Amino acid sequence: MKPNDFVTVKGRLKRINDVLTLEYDSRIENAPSKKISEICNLFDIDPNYEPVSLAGRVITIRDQGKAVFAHIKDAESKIQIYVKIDVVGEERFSFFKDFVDVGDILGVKGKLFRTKTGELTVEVERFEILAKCLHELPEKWHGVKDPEVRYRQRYLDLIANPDVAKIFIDRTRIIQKIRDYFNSMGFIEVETPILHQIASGASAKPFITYHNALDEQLYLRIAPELFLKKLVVGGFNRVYEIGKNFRNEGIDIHHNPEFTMMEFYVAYWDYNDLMKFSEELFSYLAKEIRGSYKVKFGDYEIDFTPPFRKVRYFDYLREKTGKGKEFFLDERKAREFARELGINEERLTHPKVIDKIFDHVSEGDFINPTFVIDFPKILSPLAKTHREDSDLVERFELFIAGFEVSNAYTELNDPEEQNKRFDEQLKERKMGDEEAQMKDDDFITALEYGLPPTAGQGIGIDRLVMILTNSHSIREVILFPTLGSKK
RNA sequence: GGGCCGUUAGCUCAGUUUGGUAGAGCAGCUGACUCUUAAUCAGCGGGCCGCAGGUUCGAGUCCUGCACGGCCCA
Repeated sequence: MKPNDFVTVKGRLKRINDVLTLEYDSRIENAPSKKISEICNLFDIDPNYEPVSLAGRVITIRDQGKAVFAHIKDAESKIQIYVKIDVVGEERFSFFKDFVDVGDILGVKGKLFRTKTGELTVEVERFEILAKCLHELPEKWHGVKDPEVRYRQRYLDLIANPDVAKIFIDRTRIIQKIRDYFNSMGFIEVETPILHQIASGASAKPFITYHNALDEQLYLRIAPELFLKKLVVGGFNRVYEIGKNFRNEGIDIHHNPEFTMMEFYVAYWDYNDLMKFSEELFSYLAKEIRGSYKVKFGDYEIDFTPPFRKVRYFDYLREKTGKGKEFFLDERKAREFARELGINEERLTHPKVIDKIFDHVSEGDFINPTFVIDFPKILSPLAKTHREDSDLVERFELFIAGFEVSNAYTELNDPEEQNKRFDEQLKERKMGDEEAQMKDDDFITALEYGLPPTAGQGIGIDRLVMILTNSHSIREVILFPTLGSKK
């Protein structure tokens, strides 16, 4: 708290201590039973609706002398209140003028009416200060814009910027609809460990932590994948999890160190089934949340009308570079080509070089939902070999608005081959790739018991919410994004 | 990791080019006003100019470093 804040705080506190003690401790006698938006709707149905009790934060006060107008708000809506001296009485009226500040949580009881300009208003009969605001609120017209304040004190952002509150309400709606969708299809929602002995299931650097009683180093999970596939082995043929993953990497508009991932697995499906399913799911969500298959995102209009565009990984590279699969699978040629593109490939492994080249040439493409399919096997240690080409796997990534939103494949369920793929990852690791996957023998054992043919998919929930709420940074859809500590 | 930009009143921002007493609007405080709604009118207060050094008679302004944040690149 800065010195000047303290003057305000002290001033308001003193007044409370001198006069307001009882009021501050009191409970509202008629607790608000409805949200402000619900009360507005009630009046439309029945203009003679009986006296209402409601509560909210005071955001404006317009003093008229012997009457005061104010607005109070909750997360979604606001309503005007009208406090008149000849309704509440002289004593309470002067109490209101003396002690109710912008920012306070106020409980009111009264009748609904419309002003001459038609605004729905509560004519206040009784009011109580339910909580005191000791600070001045951000400015009513511009709100709070400083991104640091908005993220560190998100409550101020939510109070001052209604559009922001809307994004987070939409986020909840999106996740709710996803759950409903999967539950109605017979999926089981599960929770698997976040503390992992082995960080696997994705190519990423883990956070390391320590368990004292076990005397053992643990990792925060980078993906729930291996645990979920163990559950399919156990007979949970349709299973999903929504939860946080943690990756010890940089922060930018598409990355937060902790982020929300959904993963789901379906026995007896392959990646073609997942593509069809994804088209249905994503177009459904666009329609439910934005009311149309066509969704505005910045300058783009993203068209979710199925079917989505499909591009094969190496076909796309050939189209963009004139070079084919054999060229890129030749490490020396791939590296040389990467250098020509200005990519610093020295510290990258061969698979990463190919990946970088793909990112480089696809920059700005894939605005409408696009499946990039049939990835190189060396980039995909957990995916099943492609049925027509042993250099590839049956995998797709779904790009929307130019960035990856989802990743999926037909699962590798051959324990022997999985074991080999892990060994190849270990080699990459030894060559300095900290993101190469760790070998998980328990997972191999699970595969030895028999994983049915299965397809699995991950959806980056934060990124999906970005697109469906027209938000252009992941921090705009995470309530408290990761920030450095304020010294 | 690299480059660029930002950090001034509770909030939103001027002021930095060209060094010379710190500015506005909103918010706050005092007063007036019984249909206002960015209410209006009259008056008043409010600043470690991100932090630490340096140059200078003198630094919000110029230089160096650091912190936090934003954008772009890797």
